[in-house]
Amino acid sequence: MPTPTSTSVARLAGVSRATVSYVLNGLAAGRVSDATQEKVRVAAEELGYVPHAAARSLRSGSSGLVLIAVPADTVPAFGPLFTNFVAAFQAELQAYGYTGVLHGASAGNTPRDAARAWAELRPAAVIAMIGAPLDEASVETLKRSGTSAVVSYGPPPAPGAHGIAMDQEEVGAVAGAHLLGAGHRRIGVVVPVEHGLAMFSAPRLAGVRSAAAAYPDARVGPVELAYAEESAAELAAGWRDLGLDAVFAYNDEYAMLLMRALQDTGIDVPGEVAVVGADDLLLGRLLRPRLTSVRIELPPPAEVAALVDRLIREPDTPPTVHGRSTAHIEARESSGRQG
Amino acid sequence: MPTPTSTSVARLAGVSRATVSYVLNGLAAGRVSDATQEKVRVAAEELGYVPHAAARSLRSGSSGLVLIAVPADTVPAFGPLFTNFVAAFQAELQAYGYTGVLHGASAGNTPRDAARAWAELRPAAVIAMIGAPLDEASVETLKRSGTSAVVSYGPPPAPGAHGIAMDQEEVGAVAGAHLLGAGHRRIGVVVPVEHGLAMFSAPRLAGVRSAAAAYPDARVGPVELAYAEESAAELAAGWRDLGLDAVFAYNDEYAMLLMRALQDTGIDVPGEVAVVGADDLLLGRLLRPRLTSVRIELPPPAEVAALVDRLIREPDTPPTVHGRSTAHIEARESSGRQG
DNA sequence: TTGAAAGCGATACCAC
DNA sequence: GTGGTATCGCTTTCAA
Repeated sequence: MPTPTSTSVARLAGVSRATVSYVLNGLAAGRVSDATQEKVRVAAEELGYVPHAAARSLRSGSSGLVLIAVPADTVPAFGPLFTNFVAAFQAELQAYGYTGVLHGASAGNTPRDAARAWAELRPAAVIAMIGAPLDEASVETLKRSGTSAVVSYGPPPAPGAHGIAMDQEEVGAVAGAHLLGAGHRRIGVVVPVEHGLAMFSAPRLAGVRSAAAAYPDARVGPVELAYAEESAAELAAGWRDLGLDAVFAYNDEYAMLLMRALQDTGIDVPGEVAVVGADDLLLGRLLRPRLTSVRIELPPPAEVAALVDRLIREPDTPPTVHGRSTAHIEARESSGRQG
Repeated sequence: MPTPTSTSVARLAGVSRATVSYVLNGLAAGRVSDATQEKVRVAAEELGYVPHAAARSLRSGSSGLVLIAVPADTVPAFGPLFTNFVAAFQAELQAYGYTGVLHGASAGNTPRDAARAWAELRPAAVIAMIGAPLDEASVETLKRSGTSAVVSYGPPPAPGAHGIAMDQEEVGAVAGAHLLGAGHRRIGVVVPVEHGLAMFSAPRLAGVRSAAAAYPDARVGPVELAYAEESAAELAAGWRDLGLDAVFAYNDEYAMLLMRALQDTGIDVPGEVAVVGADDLLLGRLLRPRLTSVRIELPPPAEVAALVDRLIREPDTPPTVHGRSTAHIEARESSGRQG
């Protein structure tokens, strides 16, 4: 049995395709009699007719697709913050009548290839999540192929794209300010060796450095760590040689890993070294000492969806940065508030 | 400047649209002269031409789209196991020439609506991840609209769909067997109150029950818990009244939460109560006592992608269950192996 | 070696 | 109230 089309519905209902289109799109008021409308609906139902999105978008000139572009290989490292955002964002988009779809740009691909793949789908908008490959040429490709809104979620927006700042530097700055304010001067910043996280870790390190600029006697340096117990144990074993009195551990997971390894080596937290994570995970509060963490507040999905909708309808809005995330310290025991 | 089409490329190159199509699709060998080919390529490049996927799929009859359907509201609760799978799976699909795309079925939608939304895209295949709404009618809708392969990733496959078993019951059974084998007879099973997790938690509870069937003196009952410290504290406060000597805590995160609350209440783990989680997260090993966990082995992404490819090319393969996950206990200190 | 043209499915203007 | 038909962008057969 072939796939039902508007033609088969028309045939079964004994009307023309035009009539079918009017009825099924709710444009039949005053054009088509109630009886005919009913016939059409019954026929569509009976055949299990579902309109063909490709055909419609070909005709109408736009697809209603909003592509949420993510770098496939780093998604797992994003954690609940990211996943929650995406879930809510998709729901919001649907409310606006768009179809939100997650598209992973696979590792090996150049920004150029990725942009081409996205452009082929003629999306109304592309939201490049942080880490997704998006350069000036990509933006140009997308725009030329009719994408109304290109939004980069995370700094810095490529030339021509709108931006929603997710200020990783501020995360580092907040952590740094907290530690420096508590009197720490030799600060290590954990830099995960895991692929794809450099986009986050580099600005976070820079943020700590900028906070330290105000303290002439402060030293800030990177500390490599892999997300595995052995790596943490190794790092902890040589810890005292590093001469650090505080560490900003990239995020809560790395912080927990490191803190445990330090404790197992007999290094007191926070006595000998203060530890700060980021993301404010629930699990971090379960450790003893409780983990101090930088809580990151993202622009809410609803706001981003509204922005996207606006940009789609006003495609000529000049590219700017539209919102920004904020970061706050949640001071707990691991950074000195002795518990 | 309008979006470039194959017509504009043809015009610029001074050839026909047919020639453009041949050249750009690599079907020009022996049909089009090298000089002409070059002209076409240059023209396409200059205009920044990107083919229109909708038009192509309309003409060719199929879209190369593989829809990975997820229940938007529960994704956050899935954790790295799920996210890793999806990332790798998408990469695999791309290698086969498909475009893998994640589509969240928003909370309020009926299975019927969701299926319609998917069917409009005319995907070559739909992979319904566990928790995605997929019933017999949905499968029928998809099939009628030309989807070759409908695969349900998680039990039970809806009638008409292929299945890849992710046996949640076995997870419970393995946990149960471990605890029973260690002599525990009054076993609590944590059931998250969070929406959307019932799909997992119910069969896990059933699995523990079935393991307990072999022990006439064993008692198994559900214990409700929300993913928040207050909920855990509340549960811990009334814990002794429950008279349990072991608990299977749904997954590692809930296990960690509960274990901490129990310890804070002065209840010894594993002395007074044994705790078992699931998913074998790295973080679970950081607690003291180390968390015993059920490690779940999913069918590898490459295998699933190969299956999908086969089903797309042989659409008439009768629906069956194609692979299954396995579960193994990772016994650590929290369930009695005193550390 | 190249081009004309049919047709994929849906929409919406214009005529009846 | 209803239907004919041009059109969106692309592929592919057939003819030149």
